[in-house]
Amino acid sequence: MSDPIRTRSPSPVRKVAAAVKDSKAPAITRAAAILRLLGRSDRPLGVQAIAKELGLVPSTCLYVLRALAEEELVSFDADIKRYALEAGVLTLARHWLRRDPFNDLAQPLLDRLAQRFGLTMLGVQAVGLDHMIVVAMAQSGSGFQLSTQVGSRFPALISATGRCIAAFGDYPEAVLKARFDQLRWDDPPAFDDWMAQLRQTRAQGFAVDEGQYIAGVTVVSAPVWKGAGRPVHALVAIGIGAALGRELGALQDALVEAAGALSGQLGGA
Amino acid sequence: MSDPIRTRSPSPVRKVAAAVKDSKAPAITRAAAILRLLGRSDRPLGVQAIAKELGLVPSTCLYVLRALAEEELVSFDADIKRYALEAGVLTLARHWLRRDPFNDLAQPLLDRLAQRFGLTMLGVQAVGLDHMIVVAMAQSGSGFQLSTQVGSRFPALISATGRCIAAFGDYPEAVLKARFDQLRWDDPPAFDDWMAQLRQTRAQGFAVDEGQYIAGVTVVSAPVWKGAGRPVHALVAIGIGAALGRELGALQDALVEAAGALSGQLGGA
DNA sequence: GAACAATGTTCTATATATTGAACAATCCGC
DNA sequence: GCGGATTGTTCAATATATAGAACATTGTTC
Repeated sequence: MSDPIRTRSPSPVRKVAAAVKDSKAPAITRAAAILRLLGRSDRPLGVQAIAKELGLVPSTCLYVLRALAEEELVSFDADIKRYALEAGVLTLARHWLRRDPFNDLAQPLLDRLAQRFGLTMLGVQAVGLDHMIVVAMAQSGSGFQLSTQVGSRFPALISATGRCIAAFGDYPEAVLKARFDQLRWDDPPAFDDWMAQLRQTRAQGFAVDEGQYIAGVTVVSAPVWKGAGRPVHALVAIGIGAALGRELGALQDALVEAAGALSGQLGGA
Repeated sequence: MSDPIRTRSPSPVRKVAAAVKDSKAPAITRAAAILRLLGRSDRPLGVQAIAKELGLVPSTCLYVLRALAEEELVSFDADIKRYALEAGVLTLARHWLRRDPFNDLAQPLLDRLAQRFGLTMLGVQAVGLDHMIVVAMAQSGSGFQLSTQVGSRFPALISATGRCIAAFGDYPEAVLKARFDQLRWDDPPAFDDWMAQLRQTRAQGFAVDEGQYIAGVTVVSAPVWKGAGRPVHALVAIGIGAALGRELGALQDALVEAAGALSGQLGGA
């Protein structure tokens, strides 16, 4: 639960009720909520505990759990009557990873850059305007490291990568503003300043966040195109600002070059 | 789709109908089938294609897909009206990995052994008597490698690891026989011989498969206990039989020692 | 570019998943 | 080890998710 780099804290989960309300397949909404709850929990949970936490009817909750167990997405310890995530979710993840060439192609580039600059590198994918997800990671292995894990989620518009997503996504300003207002930064930029930074990002082809998202941490991000339209991926470098110092320029160049090469391989712009 | 080490071929998917029939939450069964189908496919699929393949009603299929998309488990390309797996499955997988200390603790051991013997090492978890799933992997990085991927599934009783699961699981012989008969080996052992091998496995604390599952490939497997009862995990070494040669003895010792150490850390027997 | 075929989507009646209460099995403090 | 409380499970009535047909949209052929 505690990434050294923080993810968004999961909001109170009674929103499940709302989501269930007007879905044509509410069982799936419930199932997803249960899977996420079990993922969040560090111990297996009983039916009542799950039902209470999510505001579900216990019997319904039981039926959903049984169906999930049948599908090997949830494990059931009959002795103790507790449910937990099952390894089946790993199998889905593996298939997802293989389906997108970005994941395979980005890895060697990330490794090389992490090595050369001695910092943490990420491959990131945007999921609409809601989130971005870390899909690949490389670390230099020497010295202190900022770390995240593959699968971690962040708000889509945060930090340097958020600027890339916003800058190259061609979204209406009102839409951006709505999301922007929900972001939490250590040192939040004003919206107008941020909009100016988007213009700059468009001009220079990459974005930098120097301590705004997390104090003392510098993030550089360059978009990767897979086809026409908005970019869905980005290569990201994360380092201690002070330690980066005069290497920042070289890092930016290397990152942009890598992102460009990757875009080429993926058939992007 | 093509692991160098083969996984079980997905059986014709009209069995979904049967599974849906007597479930109290059929939407979930359908959803899981859809996720797996999308995972198997290397291109995004349309509603009709999915419905036809799984024997679902198109409209129902659409509702399920929308619900899954809402949960960010499935992506929807509005331009082309095609669905695919979404990165959300990665997030679930990450949570699963963090929940089980085996995954973190096994990695360094696997790395060390892979390095020392120059072969591929796996950490494996059994899911009942149906499957085992690869949850960790290490490769030496030098020379030819047999490779699988984290998340790959195998029949629970196959090869050396299957012998461990059977030997230490204390299952009725009839149950074992039923599963055993469904296995596919390159050089299938007779059931009686296999039962004898289980006794030997129990006696020596590890199992070996020399070319029976896959011709020319030697697999060594040692069980890892997390608590009392049957072991759920195993450490596995995979190498070309001919190349292994006289090192086999040393490998067995090292593997058993590592598995024992790991069991100790996990509070197992 | 019109006609056709195929695919995606909405709509409504009905089979059924969900609910909430009743029942059974555990757990827990004394 | 006993009673009370909590948790897990079954069951029958009904709110509703689903099936199948109708409608809309998209792609394809001539």
